[in-house]
Amino acid sequence: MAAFDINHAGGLAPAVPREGAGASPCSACSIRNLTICAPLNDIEQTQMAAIVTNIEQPPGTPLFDEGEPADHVFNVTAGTIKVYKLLPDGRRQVTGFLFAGDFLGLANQDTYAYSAEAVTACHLCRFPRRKLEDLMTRFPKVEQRLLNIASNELAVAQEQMLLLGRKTAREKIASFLLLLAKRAQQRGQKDDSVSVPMSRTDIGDYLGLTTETVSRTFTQLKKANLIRLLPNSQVELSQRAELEDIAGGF
Amino acid sequence: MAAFDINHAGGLAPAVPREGAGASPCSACSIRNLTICAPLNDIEQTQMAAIVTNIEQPPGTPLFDEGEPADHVFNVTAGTIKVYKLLPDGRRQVTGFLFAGDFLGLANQDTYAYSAEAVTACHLCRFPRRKLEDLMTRFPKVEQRLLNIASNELAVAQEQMLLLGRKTAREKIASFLLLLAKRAQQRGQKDDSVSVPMSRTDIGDYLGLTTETVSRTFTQLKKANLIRLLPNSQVELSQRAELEDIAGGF
DNA sequence: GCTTTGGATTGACCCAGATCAAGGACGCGG
DNA sequence: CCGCGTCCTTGATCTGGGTCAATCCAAAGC
Repeated sequence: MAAFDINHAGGLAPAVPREGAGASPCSACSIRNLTICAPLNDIEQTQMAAIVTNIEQPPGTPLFDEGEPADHVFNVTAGTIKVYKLLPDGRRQVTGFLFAGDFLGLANQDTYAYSAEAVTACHLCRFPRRKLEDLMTRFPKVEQRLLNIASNELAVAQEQMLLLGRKTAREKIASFLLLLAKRAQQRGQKDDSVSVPMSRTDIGDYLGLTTETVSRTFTQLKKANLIRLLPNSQVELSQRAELEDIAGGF
Repeated sequence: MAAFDINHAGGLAPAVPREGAGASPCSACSIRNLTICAPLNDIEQTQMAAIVTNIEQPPGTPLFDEGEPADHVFNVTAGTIKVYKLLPDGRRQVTGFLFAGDFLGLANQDTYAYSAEAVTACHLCRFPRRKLEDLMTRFPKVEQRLLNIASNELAVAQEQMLLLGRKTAREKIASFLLLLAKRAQQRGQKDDSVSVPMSRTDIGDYLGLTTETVSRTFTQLKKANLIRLLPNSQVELSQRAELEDIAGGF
């Protein structure tokens, strides 16, 4: 098996051929309906394909850093990306994990407001920002789609603020696992067990906890028979309903 | 003086006449350049005005609740609004405070994802969502503007996650005061002192703290001569530079 | 004026989660 | 198969901010 196992996240076939800016791999894109390309017909799709570059991102490598000129936007086609912000002393807040279909790079200023890094090996479609903007004026559908994506992300962000500001460690972990499960389901993966490809540290930085607390809380949920830790970073949600209650703050 | 002192927030004249759906108070709108109307010319503005209703919102009254059908969107023209989410047991996260010029009500689902309530007496422009959507297809500029607003809010939300997940109480309060100052400045208000019209409880619910901690931290900053608490909910930021350092996590 | 009332402040104490410190368990390269 | 590095887990202890409980204070009403 290749060095980059993009199937790490649990059995989804590569959505896009791995090479270059070529003709139109987009026509074969299995997750098109999740991306910004969703509203385009085949002809329009071709124009979109003309400005896109397919890139590969090995695990642990940065995609861009906060403050860099925001020259590109991206669509994840496979793998897991984390985006985060840092304080000067190194404290870190992971503001999101992105999966196949997710869009990133939206910046209203001319620099990125956060850093992005591959968690697992990733494939992405890269669009030059300027060119995508041109294309958006020609296809308002795309702009509309982007507005939809943005307002969806806004709702997600607000949910995350509720989590960060008001939930306990136990509630945070339960919410996190259910979120992963929901996202995996959206991508059409089986939902008897969830892939958790990111480290305890990343999870802690996402939930406003330390690694130790994340680990302890996993153990605690395991002992309560609410989850099972399986090999290959898989977690089985044995008592989904009960987890939902915990996550919801009941 | 009238029962609703919309100048509570510090000396800004009412931006919009207080009555009904009338002809076009918009032409006199002093904060147009802050709103979604910014990109429109006078003729387009008139069409916008045709679908808008000016509403008044007394302090403490709800504008809408999470889960309600999202039939309207709003532009604040005067006063302070808070938006928040609740957990079943009553824990609350204020996800934002909105001021003159701010837009609210974006919902990608057909229901509001959060509740909104007036903190001070407020004036707002209310748009029927459906009609605004129609108008957006005719004026892509408005949709573009909305996308800008949304991506801006997204950046703000990420900053807030960093605050909630990783900052100390002291850093949170400093960040909060500076945010209020910055927002007031954007609206063209003097910045020697900031108006803090919301209660300690609201501030706590915004920053993921309790009232007591908010109060204690204010006292602490006061004793360190970084701020002064003035009458009428005004706070003077005596040592802005030092506050910036604290807020930034240095 | 005096009283009421709903924040705001302050104090005493407590606890969830952080910090500090070992181990343990893989997975990987040699 | 062994050794090494990285991540994960677990334990012991500490602490920032929460909780509980009085006041305090200022605006509003009588």
